Amino acid sequence: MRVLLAEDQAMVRGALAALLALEPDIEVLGSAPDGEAAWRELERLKPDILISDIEMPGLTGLELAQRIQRHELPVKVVIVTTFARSGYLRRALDAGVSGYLLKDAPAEKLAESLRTVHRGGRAIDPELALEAWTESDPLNDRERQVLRLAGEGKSAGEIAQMFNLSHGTVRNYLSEAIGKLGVGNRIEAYRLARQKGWL
Amino acid sequence: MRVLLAEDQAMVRGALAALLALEPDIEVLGSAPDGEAAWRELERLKPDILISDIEMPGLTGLELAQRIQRHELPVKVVIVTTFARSGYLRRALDAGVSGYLLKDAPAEKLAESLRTVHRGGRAIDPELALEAWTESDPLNDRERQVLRLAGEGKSAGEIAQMFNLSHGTVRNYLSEAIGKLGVGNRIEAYRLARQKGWL
DNA sequence: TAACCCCGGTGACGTTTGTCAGAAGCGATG
DNA sequence: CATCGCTTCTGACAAACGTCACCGGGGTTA
Repeated sequence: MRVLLAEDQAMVRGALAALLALEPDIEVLGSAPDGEAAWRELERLKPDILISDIEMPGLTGLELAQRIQRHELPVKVVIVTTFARSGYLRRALDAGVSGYLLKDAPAEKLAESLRTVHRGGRAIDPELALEAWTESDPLNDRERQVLRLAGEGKSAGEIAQMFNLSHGTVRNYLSEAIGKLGVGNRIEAYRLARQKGWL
Repeated sequence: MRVLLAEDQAMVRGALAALLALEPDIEVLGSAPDGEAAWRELERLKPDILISDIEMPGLTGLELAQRIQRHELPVKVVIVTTFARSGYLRRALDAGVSGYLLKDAPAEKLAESLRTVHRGGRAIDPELALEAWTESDPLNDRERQVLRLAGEGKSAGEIAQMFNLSHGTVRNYLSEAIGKLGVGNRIEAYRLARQKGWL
């Protein structure tokens, strides 16, 4: 089983490579520190499986998975991430990934899941899979955009300028988002949406 | 060289252990998923060096280092963390740690740093060390407490109740913090302070 | 064509936020 | 004792925020 590793933190990248190198049936062809580099390495090394983090500079793991799906590359994707966010899993599944593991899972789980995927199966964190079914993102595009900026401390006026909207409209969107998420203000709305992986 | 590993993410913990196991002069005695567990293992295993993450459930790596310092345990501490926050490094140094590495650093750096520390030296991320000298936390205790809650979406009134203050006083503290940090509102203040490791 | 929804905008209202100047209480320092 | 510094409080003001009801211009859809 020939694998490629995409992970931005060099130390974690090296450590995972060391971990996989212990398995006799797994060969680590190489590794990449971001999505773009991984994309190039995919062409060159033709691995069976790509193991990818999500949050990486430039191209994220989710975007990389989407690109692989569009180009119909013959490589399975296994996401390995810190984030137990149902929105992330949902997007990953839409992008056709074969696995979604949390870094909280025991180390042995990784090699095990790779074997499952290599046999044609799927390896999805079970708890998260459940949550992803029940909870879906209630926000529309505008609300998402506006909430993202509001969460960075931008005022309604500033956001309005960026999108060529009136500041009243921006406040309406924020009010909508706050209502949909059942919270009390923009900060809580931002935090909740972020935690769910909806931003 | 006998080391103990404290890191909450099981997969990363296992991977780091695999990485260190490759080094002939390093022996991984065990590992712990949080600060309290690490503290117990320290007593039992008497390692030369403790490798610890910072953000762990319950007792953090920084608190663990402080406790080790207070009890004058004969173990060197090396922090390995995601966070390039000068405030974290500062607190770590105050707690007498021998090393502070970022997970962004190459994997080889870890073993290398452990050897340096074992010889009695220090291994501190150089860029961060510089920043820690120049930038120091301008916030006082009240400002920190208040800002932390404000950043979670609490209103001035709610915060006031929690600390038995008037809501005007809370707003004054927030205004102070915003001014000291040179930003425009509580959200930006929270984000900046958090990024610097001052919360 | 009429009915409907979606997007964006308006205006008004009360609340919260951020700023500022000032002042009372209090322990420490001289 | 006087003075300083620190914490907390007050009141006032403008700005930003959150909510609501409502309006107008497209696009579907019936």
